[in-house]
Amino acid sequence: MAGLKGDARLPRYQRLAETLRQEVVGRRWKPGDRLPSENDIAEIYGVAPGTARQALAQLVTDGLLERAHGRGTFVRRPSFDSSLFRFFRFWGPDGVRSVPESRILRRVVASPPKVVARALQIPDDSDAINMSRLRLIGGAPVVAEEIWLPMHRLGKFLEVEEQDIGPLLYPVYDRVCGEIVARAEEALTVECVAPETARLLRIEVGAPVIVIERLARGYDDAPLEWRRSRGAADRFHYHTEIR
Amino acid sequence: MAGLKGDARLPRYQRLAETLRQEVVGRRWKPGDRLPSENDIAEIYGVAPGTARQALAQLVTDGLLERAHGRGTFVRRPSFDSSLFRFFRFWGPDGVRSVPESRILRRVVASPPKVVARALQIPDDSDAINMSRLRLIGGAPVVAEEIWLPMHRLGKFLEVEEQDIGPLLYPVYDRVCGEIVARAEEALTVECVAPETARLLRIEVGAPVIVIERLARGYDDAPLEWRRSRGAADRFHYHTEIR
DNA sequence: CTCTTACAGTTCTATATAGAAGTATAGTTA
DNA sequence: TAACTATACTTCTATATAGAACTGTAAGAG
Repeated sequence: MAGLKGDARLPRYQRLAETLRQEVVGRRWKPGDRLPSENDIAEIYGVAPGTARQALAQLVTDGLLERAHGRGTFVRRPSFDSSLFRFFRFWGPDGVRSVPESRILRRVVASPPKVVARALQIPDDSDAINMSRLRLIGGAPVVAEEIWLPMHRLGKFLEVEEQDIGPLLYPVYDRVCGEIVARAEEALTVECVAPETARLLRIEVGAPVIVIERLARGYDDAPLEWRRSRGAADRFHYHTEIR
Repeated sequence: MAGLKGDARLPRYQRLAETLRQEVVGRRWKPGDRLPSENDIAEIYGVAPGTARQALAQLVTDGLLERAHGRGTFVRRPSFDSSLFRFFRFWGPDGVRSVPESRILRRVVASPPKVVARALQIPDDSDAINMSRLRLIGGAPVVAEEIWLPMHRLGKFLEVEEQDIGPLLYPVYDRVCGEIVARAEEALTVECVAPETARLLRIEVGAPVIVIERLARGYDDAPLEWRRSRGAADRFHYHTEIR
């Protein structure tokens, strides 16, 4: 029987949930893996089946796990890389939604600005990977991106050949560096576009653009990527429900 | 013992949740009211306590109810009227967050545009209440609003004296018309501001503005209010977390 | 009057158990 | 081979029960 982590004054189902979360953080269970059955978990950790169930339910609402009736409980595969769709109307020449292609304009090692270093929780004067990308649909530029990665966790990303980098970066981080992006925070603002970006996006200087600053984190909450994306405001739309 | 609503093939806890929801929709239980205890509910509706508990938990995650350890279960009092704060940085002259004041510019009965009629689910040529408002902080205009209300549910709103209308409209709808706004959908876009609105907001013509279109609904999902708010984009900020 | 204590009522935690319902696989039958 | 059947395994639903933890109120002590 395995032990439960966390403060012993907390409810058992919370301690069990925390224990299971650590298994995922520690990569003993990886995205897509199936966990033991709820009865097995109950026995392994020495709790009642109902308690195990309660812990699993919490991890499902937290977005860490997925359950399927009759099939099992699985570590959820995070897949929000193309979350640009939540903010922009993109359609290809054929009118179909498609992931924008990617053209890498620059990939170097440099010292990040203070805000970025702060966000990535690295010293102000330390090095980081800096990348500039253009996202296109049917050859037309739609979003310009500036990306910063911390060396100590994603340093190997430099060794990847450019043709091996697809439009989605997070699978590359996983494959090459073993780092999984589990969640992210995004902040939206509006700017009047600077000349340099205007040229990239082929819009008029001073036209409004949406700026999305995203900080991506791993299962352990450590910052993995800082990203700033800019896209023409006239393609912006966002829909939400409140209660 | 009361009966459970809904399809008999559905799980009991779902049917119980639906039954309880109807009690709220039918205004038998109003916001702030305390429900019977979970044991009482179990007995009243003829289910096991655990099943009642499961139904209540669902309604809590749906945002309909609130539970407090040792105190009871309550109908949640929806209060998102000043959700403008989710999108704009507002601060008073004193630097403190405050609900913007309201100046009503117009309140008439008119025939709404097609989009609005569609959203409110009323015939294209029918009448509705139309209102134009300016929201200010410390006397400075920050948001311009255009509002449409369906006559058949909020007609009495016309009879309210203007000085009795505060900056928050939803409490007035409740007090005067007995209609409670339970949830809303919001859509955000960006525009270059038209001359008329620019003058109201005291910004340059053509400056970018955020446009928020909100459709507010009651517990029964019926549309209660359509609202379009415009505010200067340089005060816009939005923060969200994804996983 | 003020503070403490006891108590009733509530939600929350935890256990134990049984069967329904869905899924995948191995085996059987046509 | 193709379709069906049996079976084992999974999650899901439902019940029953006991006590912990928390809240508000009433009774009692000083």
